[in-house]
Amino acid sequence: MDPTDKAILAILQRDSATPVSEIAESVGLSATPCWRRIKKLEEEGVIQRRVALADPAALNLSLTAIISVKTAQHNEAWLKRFADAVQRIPEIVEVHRMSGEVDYMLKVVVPDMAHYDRVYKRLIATAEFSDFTSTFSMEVLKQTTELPLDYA
Amino acid sequence: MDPTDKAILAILQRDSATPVSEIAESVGLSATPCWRRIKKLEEEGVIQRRVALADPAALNLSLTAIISVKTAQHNEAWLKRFADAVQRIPEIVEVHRMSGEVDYMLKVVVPDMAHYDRVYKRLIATAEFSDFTSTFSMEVLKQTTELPLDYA
DNA sequence: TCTGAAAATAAAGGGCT
DNA sequence: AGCCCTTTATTTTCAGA
Repeated sequence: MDPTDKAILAILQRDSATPVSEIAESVGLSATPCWRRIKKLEEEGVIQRRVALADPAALNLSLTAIISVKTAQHNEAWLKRFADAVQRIPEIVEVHRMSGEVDYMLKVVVPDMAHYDRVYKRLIATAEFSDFTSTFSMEVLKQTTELPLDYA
Repeated sequence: MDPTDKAILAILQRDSATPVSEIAESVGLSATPCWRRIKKLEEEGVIQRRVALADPAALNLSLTAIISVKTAQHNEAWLKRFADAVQRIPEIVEVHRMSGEVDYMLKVVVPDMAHYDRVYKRLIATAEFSDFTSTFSMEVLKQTTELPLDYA
């Protein structure tokens, strides 16, 4: 990717409220071409969206759980039920189908253990698991939406 | 939290580029009080920041690894080395200190296995681990920065 | 593709209910 | 708290090099 585009993207990944004029100055352009590059990045989908990041603690979401599960049945119907369920449960913020021992990993944010248990019950009510293990985050050392631009 | 503030936050979590006038209309306010509520949410830190989310695929970051590690030494010096290292490595996007069996879990985004291996080598060069296991995401079923507002 | 300026739109603030 | 109205800033478009 063009180095100027990368520089623009780096700024927007940190703070998408930065005025175009300020970004332009940073990357050594005037506002118009800088603005056009940003538009292009959005059209191409390199920039997917602009969002506000909320503070989990302020929203009473102090407990983060990482769940590893194995499915009881490897078939289409099970997957559909599972995929639909995780979409519908807002406390589930991330789900991956994994290689190796476990089939899926989930990240869940909730106020406390009692609420975690409710999400757990909701999950096992929807789809059958042959294994279900969870661990909890005691402390967040790093958490960022900034992706490395070195390979683009 | 005030229901109107929640409604505003819900919109901004989805799309922080939404004009204040439009948000105001959605929540049944005029622009000024809506704008003031947004400012307040920012000042209070409920809204931490506004960012642009980039497409990992477009940045050549197709491989996501979840790493579980155990530390060889439970002491201050080890932790400092480890914490510093993960901050410096941009491919590491998330790090938690965990309860239970493993000590830390990391999320890493890279172009491919070769690059994953470079991050691995960089990590083990910095701090000693008694255990280091990684699994890889085959497919992302859900991934969102939107936090549930039901508990706030 | 850039610059520079103009036009359109949105954000920020003042004064009042 | 909220609304209306004004000012300021920012975004977006346009003419020209």
